[in-house]
Amino acid sequence: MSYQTEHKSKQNKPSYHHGDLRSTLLKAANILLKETGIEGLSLRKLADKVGVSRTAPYHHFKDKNQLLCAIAEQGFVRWQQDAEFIFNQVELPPKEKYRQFFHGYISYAADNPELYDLMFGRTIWKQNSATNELRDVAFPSFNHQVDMTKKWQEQGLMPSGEDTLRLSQVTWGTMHGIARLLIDGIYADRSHIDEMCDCAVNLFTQQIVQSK
Amino acid sequence: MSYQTEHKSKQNKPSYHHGDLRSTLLKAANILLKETGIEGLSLRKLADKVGVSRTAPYHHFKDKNQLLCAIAEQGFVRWQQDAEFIFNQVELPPKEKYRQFFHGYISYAADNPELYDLMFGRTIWKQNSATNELRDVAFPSFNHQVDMTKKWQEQGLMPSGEDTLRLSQVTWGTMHGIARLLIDGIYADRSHIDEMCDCAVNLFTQQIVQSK
DNA sequence: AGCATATGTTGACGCTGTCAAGATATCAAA
DNA sequence: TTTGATATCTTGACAGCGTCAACATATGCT
Repeated sequence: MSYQTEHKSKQNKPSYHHGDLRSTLLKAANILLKETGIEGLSLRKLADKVGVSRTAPYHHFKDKNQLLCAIAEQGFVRWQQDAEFIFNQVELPPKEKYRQFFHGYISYAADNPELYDLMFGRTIWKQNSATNELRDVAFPSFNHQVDMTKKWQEQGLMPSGEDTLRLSQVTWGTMHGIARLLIDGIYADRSHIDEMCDCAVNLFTQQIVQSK
Repeated sequence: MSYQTEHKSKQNKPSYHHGDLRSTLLKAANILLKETGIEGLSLRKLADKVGVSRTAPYHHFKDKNQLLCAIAEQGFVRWQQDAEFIFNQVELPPKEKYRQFFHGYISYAADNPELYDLMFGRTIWKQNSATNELRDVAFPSFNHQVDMTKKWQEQGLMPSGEDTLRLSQVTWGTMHGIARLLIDGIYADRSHIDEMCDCAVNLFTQQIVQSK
């Protein structure tokens, strides 16, 4: 089974031009990414799956890097949606909300390991090769988390003595670290991960003191 | 300037056999790794630097993977030495010792980013391709950290309510996460990193309550 | 209708890891 | 000392990769 559309024109005749190659490539790339990982994702295999020649993708992505950035971009958008869904659960007590956020982050990474590697891995960031489009999605995502941390401090959930930015960085760093240990195959066991998350949440949050 | 030894025999005549190729390769690989990163380290370039043919390394390492594992192995040994030096500073109060351990871990990663990537990155672990020799060095390194965590709990430095193993995993996860954010180029600024470390140490440690 | 532009194709280049086959040195046993 | 096994090193070859140049074809505007 192949991902290739037969890209026919409206009259159902096979057409020289694909018509929707860019989004078709992105879709196929996501599948190929899941199947074979970042290392296994090659432009040539991708073009083959889609049914175009090796160099056709170059008319839609300047680079392999630009393709990767576009995939990562989608990853950030989807995670942002997940996160906002959690943040918007009004009825939840703060600690439980933070707990869900923490577990949600790790779950997103665990469910999309290769995508997570693309979003936060050295492939893109180490070489400073992130496109502007990607930066415009990635940075606000972290800023949002800083805002939430500030709120949690004000609510007394997190220690107000620590600098908000540093605290955000550390809590994010912890989530990132656990996520990486998981997706890089250093901790295979998912149940351990859940307990680790709970342990971390305990360490970062404190009992909320009720003023009488 | 090249790394190639002229590998002459004792009589100083150039010899067909190198005589010490394995360790020469490892030494050159470490340099090449620092210079060009994991992505830039190719067996062919390596052989070229050392002055042998492309396939000569295959008589000393079955695989590129086996070479990478051997490099990572050395990395673990060196880190283990650093860590034990910190642990053995008898006069230090517990919190300061933990602080030094935390900063030491991050410094090691920052000073040897490509080596750290090899030691804890997906290149080796994700594919389950670690050699037995590597495992025999890597696993005790973490176990040692668990022992130290247990001690810190008993000393009242860290919360004794948490399971020791989970606590070790979370604190390690945090260090690993911060290290990765640093070496993957997501946080470029080293000074931020230092403040993040202090913040994390504060979160993980508590005032030691003196019994009177 | 004609021309610019977008999109797709084939050919080629240098890089990579790795296998096979042959050359040469070393070392142990006869 | 000679012989034969074994370790080590060499060249040749292959497939896969990203990407550039040159060419082909379709689309869309004037």
